[in-house]
Amino acid sequence: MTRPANEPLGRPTDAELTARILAATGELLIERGYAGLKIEQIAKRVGCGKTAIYRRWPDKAALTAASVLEHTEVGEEPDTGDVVIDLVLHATQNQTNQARGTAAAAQVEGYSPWRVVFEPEVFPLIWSALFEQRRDQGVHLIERGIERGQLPADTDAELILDTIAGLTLYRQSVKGTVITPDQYRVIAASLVADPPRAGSAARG
Amino acid sequence: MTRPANEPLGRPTDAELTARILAATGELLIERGYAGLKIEQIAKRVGCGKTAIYRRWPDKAALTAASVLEHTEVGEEPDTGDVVIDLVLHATQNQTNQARGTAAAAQVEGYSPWRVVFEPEVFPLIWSALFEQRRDQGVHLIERGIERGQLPADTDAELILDTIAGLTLYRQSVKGTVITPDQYRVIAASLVADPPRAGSAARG
DNA sequence: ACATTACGGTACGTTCCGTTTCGTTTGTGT
DNA sequence: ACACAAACGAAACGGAACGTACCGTAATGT
Repeated sequence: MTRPANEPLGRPTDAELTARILAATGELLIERGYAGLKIEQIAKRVGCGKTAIYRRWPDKAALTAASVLEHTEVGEEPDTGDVVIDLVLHATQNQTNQARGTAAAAQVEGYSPWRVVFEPEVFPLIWSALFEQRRDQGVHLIERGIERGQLPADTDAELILDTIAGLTLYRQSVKGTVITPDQYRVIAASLVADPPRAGSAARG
Repeated sequence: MTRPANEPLGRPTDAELTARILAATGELLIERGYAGLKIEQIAKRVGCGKTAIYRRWPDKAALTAASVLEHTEVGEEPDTGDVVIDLVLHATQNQTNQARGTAAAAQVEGYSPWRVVFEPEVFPLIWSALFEQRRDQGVHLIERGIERGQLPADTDAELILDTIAGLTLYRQSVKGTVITPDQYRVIAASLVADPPRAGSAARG
C-alpha cells in the first residue's frame, strides 16, 4: 500500500517520558523558582539523560513554557446573561488556572511561583496563551453585555479587562494572596455601574 | 581635637565613580534587560574594574536594585480635598516614577524594562520602596476621604489600591502601554462611587 | 538482518558570576 | 615630607550551569 509513512522511522519518542519531564519541571519550578531550575536536576529526578530533554525542547525557557502551559486551559466562556456575573466567573477562572499552573506548595523565599511568567525568556512564549486568548474571551463577553443593553455601546472593554486582570496579577504575583469571588464581584459591579467609555476623554 | 575620625582611613571611595556605575547599569538594563546585563560590560563602559563594582554592592541583584531605586522617589502625598482626584494624582505619580526609573529607549525584544522589578533576585530588594511605601500613602489618602465622609467607614482601602496598582502594573509591565489621567479618573471614580467594603461579603 | 532514531551516560566547550591577587594610585593624619 | 590605609585597574582563577557531541544500547519498521 502507498502508506505515506507519516510516522518517522526508528525508535519513537517516549510520550510517557515527555510527560514525566514536564511534571518534574513543574515541581522543581515551584520548589526552586526559574533561576534555581537546573536541567541536570530535572534529568536526575526523572531518571533520564539531558539528551532526552534537549531533544524535545530547544532550551530551558521553552521547557518551562511548555510546563506552565500544560496546566493552562482557556476554559469555557461564561454566559449567564449578566455581565457582572460573567466577568466574575471569567476572572475567577483565570485566577484558578493560574494557581493550578503553579500550585502553592513550598516556595522560594519571596518568590511567588506564578511570577515565572515574567521571566524575560519565558514571557514571549506564553504571553499569547496566557493573556491574549483570555482577553479575546473577555472582549466578547463585554460585547454581549452591550448587546443586552447592560453596558453603553462605547464602553472601554479593554480598560475594564485590564483592571480586572491587573488586580489578579498584582495580588497573585506581587502579594501572593487570593481574591475572593466577592471581591471580584464588588469590583466588577463597580466597573459596570459606572463604566469607562472609549476615548475616555469625557468625565461628566 | 578629639575628632572621632568617623571617616575610615585611607583613600575614600570615589562618589562620582559610584554615580557613573549606577548610570551605566541603568542604561545597560534598558538596552539588554536583566539577564543580558553583564558586570564586566558595565565595568568596560564605565572604564573601571569589576573590583570597584563588587566593593560597592555584593552582587548583580543589589547593584540592579540600587540603580532602579536611584530614580524612584516616593513623592508628596496629594491632598486636594477630593478622594478621587487624590487617587488619580497618586496613581499618575506612581506611573511616572516607574517610567522614569526605566525610561523608554531601546528595549530587548518583548521585554518591558520595567519588568526588571519581577526578577526574583531583585524583587525582595525593591519591593518595600516601590510598593509598600506607596501603599501606606494610599491608605492614608483613603482614610482622609473617610473622615471627610466621601467614603464609608468600612471601605476596603486595600482592594481599591490594589486595583489601581494592578492596572498600572499590568499596563506598564505586561502591555507596555500608558494609562491616561482620564482613564485613571474613570476607574477611581467608579471605585469610589461604589466602594468595596471591609470583609467584602455583602454586595448590596 | 538492517537502517533509523531514541535513550542514558559522559565528557566537553562556553559563558558569566563572584573571588582573589598584584602592583599602583590617592587621600589623610602626623 | 612621610607613612599608612584603602581604593583603584588589570588579570587570573574557581565554580556553576547551559547546551553540544559522542558513545554504546534499545526499540521500531522494512
